[in-house]
Amino acid sequence: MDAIPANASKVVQTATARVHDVVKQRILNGHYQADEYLRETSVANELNVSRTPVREALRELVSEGWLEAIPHRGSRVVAWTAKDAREVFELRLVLEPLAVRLASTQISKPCFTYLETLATQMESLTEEVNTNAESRNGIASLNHEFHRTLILASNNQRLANLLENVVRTSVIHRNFGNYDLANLRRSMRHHREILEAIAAGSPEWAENVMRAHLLAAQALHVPHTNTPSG
Amino acid sequence: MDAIPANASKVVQTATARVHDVVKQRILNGHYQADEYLRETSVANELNVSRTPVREALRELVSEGWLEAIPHRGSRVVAWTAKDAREVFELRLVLEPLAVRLASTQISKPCFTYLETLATQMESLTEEVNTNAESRNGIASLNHEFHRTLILASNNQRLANLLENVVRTSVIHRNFGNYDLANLRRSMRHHREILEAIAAGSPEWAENVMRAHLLAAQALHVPHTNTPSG
DNA sequence: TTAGTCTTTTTTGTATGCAATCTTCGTTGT
DNA sequence: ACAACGAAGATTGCATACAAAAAAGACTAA
Repeated sequence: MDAIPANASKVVQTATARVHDVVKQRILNGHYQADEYLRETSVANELNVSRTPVREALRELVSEGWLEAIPHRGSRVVAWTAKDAREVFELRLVLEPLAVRLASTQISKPCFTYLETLATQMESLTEEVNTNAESRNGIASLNHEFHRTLILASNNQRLANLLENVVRTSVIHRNFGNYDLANLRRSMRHHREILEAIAAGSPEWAENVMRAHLLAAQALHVPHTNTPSG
Repeated sequence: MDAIPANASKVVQTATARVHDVVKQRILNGHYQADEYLRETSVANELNVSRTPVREALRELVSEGWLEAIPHRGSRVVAWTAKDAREVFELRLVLEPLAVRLASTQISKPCFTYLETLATQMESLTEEVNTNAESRNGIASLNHEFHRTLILASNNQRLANLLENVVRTSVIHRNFGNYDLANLRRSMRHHREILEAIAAGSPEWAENVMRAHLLAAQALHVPHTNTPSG
């Protein structure tokens, strides 16, 4: 709940931090594309700073996995392959259930209430999905907030950091575009069931619903039709 | 197996890379202690470079979790608390079994043979533990290599990176000092059993032995005597 | 035409100087 | 005595200049 950014008191951020945020945003929204080299002087000119803070920001983004650096050649946006998607999913499938299990035993009352609010809002938007064009975007951002809140409630800062980096890198390619109403409703039902499991004091239940939740989502992105017949 | 460092071809590394390695080493061996501030000019003078490469190296180490940076105040070595130990262990307990499970299905023959060699060498050293003073150190480094090799065989680069960072930060405080011969033998038996499970084509078996392996190690560091009686 | 080599240009890597900020410590007023 | 204030010193943040390396292009020779 009370997730206070480390530098909340200080409104002024350093130039390096600004460059870091702007470049990350531009990678996310596609302004910088895969395999594109980021020239230090170009970025510096665009943002009206010198090369020094740009270099420092790029180095951070390399450590976080957004860029890859080749000595004496520069930094470029990492390309997203099928192998990357697989790797991230394998990790999410163990890390996020872990987060839910841990959160189950130590979540605070207000945090739980907040999750219920998010779930309710998402359920409302789900029923509007055929009439409201913006519905899917709303669900996507509420969904992200739901998962993020749950992860923070795990009381494991490293786990939260890992998931933040891992999931954010993949979020570029993820939305609710290929969810029909039935799939959306199941997804919402999962959220609600996770909360029920937590309320019932069963970490294992919560953990397994989360796994089902992720696997159901995966199945939509990688269809593997296997309709039993006969 | 064929784990080639990214810059193996280039013998010359940049000053930044050198500073990075040296400072990391000094954190590991205790030359820089917990909560100690690293002054950019001091480090620069000690290593005969200017502040620029030092700043860049420190920023990388911050991203990797070795240091923490406070704007306009500097970077200091992160202190290791009981909570940190708990967080890392929670992560290891899901990540390393995952690595073994993945490795089980796709490990190469030479890689498997290499693991058997390592296991054999460790078993030999184990029986010398009461006569050879250097035995424990040898086991520790072979053990690290065993786990590292297994993780790389998972064919999930992100997972390998995560574990490298997560485990390395905790390795400062870990050795085989409090293992008696019985515990050492069980640990060796675990290694061997993991290989047997892989050879038998059972990822679940391998995965669960790894979990037992980690939990047994944990029990030694956090004794929780609960001898059943009556 | 093409492979190879030298030159030019571009880009990254490092050093240094100065500005901004924080810390320390002495001073003053109550 | 002690809190508030302020100046001096220390330290990080940023800009700029130059060096080193790599890439691109031009020229030559086969």
